[in-house]
Amino acid sequence: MFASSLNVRPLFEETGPIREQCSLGALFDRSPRERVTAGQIVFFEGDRALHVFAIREGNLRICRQLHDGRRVIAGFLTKGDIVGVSFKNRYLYSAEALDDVAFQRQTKVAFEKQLLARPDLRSALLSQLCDEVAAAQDQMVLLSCKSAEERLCSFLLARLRKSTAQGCEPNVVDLPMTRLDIADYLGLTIETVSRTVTKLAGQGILSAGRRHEILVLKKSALVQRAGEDEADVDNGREDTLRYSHH
Amino acid sequence: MFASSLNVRPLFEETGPIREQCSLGALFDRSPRERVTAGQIVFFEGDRALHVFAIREGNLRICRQLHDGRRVIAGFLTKGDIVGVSFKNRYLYSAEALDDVAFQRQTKVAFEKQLLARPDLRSALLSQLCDEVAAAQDQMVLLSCKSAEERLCSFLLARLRKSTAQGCEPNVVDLPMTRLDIADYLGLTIETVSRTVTKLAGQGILSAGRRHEILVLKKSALVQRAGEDEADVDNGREDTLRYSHH
DNA sequence: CGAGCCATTGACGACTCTCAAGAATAGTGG
DNA sequence: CCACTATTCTTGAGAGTCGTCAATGGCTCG
Repeated sequence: MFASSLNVRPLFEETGPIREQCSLGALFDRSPRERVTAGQIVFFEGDRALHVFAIREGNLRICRQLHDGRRVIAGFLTKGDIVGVSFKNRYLYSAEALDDVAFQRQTKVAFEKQLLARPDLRSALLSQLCDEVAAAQDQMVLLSCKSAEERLCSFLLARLRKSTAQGCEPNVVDLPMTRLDIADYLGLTIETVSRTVTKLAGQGILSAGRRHEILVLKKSALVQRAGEDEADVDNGREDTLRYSHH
Repeated sequence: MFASSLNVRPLFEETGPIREQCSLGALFDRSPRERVTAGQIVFFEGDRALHVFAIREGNLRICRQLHDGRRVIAGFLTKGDIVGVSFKNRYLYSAEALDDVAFQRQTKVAFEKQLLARPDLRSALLSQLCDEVAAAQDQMVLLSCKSAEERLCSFLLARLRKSTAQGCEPNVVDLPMTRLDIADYLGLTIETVSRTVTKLAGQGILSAGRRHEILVLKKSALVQRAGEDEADVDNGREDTLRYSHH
């Protein structure tokens, strides 16, 4: 009934533990490559969580369903991400291919055994789990109190950071998912997503070229409309309730 | 800029690793008890994450702020919870007392050292982090696609489970937080929360007695309106893809 | 008893959803 | 290679839920 998964972020995104993430991925090197095509499902929400997966190519969506059919996309995965890590019995969500996907898998037991042997990897894992919590909470903020425009801008910025981090041309946002996927990720409808894109395009902030690509023309305007602390600055807040220890 | 915290659930809530949770709490037994009163803040979002805290009495809210003042409550803590676990430098959110709170603290380094010495505790920690991710994702589902009524019913049910698990009288929901806290937690306004409570009371589903207490009269109706898989039973979910509709 | 906070209730309006039709794209088969 | 279909996306009109603003009522505490 409960399962929890780990979504390792792209290697260069954080200032954090880059090496460890590489190591985690390396654990899968001996497994055979498997492939699925768009629409196929790697594992289902509720399935027994027997394997851990390392994505090598392509993109997936991570989704949960309410019994009445409503769908929530909890995130998107891509090359380098690891998914399925869990200390519960069942997967929390389904992982579905957005396009042609290649991945490697390991049984959970084997994965955990390797982890036991290498304490450095355990730290990497913990660190990644923390990142996952951080991402989930950012998403909660977005869903809790942002307008449609703010949500879309935040989403595009996050995507943009991802793309540029992976060395793609700057200002080009790759969107392997459909508008419906974006809508379900942002807690909006497909129509609202579409309208908002159109509106931003009309204001010269972006240009919607091909279906799965958006060109960002004014990043600063996007940042402004995202309503985030996009600065990511250390605003040196004072510690409170400080007390002296050793 | 990044920090991640751990929120250990009440001891009996899950079928999961009860023993480990006890052990984690036991790590704090030698620390002195500290106390804060309603409104005081244990640590701020953005503070350097130097300590880990074990709550011993009272209730706290966990919140994040957008620069323009909008607030999101990521969760509530109570007796037995542990907060502040992080493998990043800074706390992701503030922890503020809702009432009189007693807690114990440890430096993060000391906490991690103890963890190193006892591998069983590391598993407990991982398991708890997974729970945290699970909770965050449930909240994402709630915020993504539930109506005001569904949100409130889900919230009350979760609270009800918590109360009864702790051995309080069944059907009585304890609400140590204000309406504003509830609103910020559910992504609603205080007025909507109030109206929804009134509506449900008018339908005989609950009765709002004292300010910080709600009496549940028809739990089944609440479950129905929560729009969840409240069953919590392994209801042999189908492994099929359902169509989604907003 | 009054001040201040918190909660409730009402009227109104805005943002987004729903429903529906039409355009663009991709995929299929002749 | 081109028509034909299916899917996805865009655009429009109308409706509903929830947010905003404002006033009232009820607790708590000094």
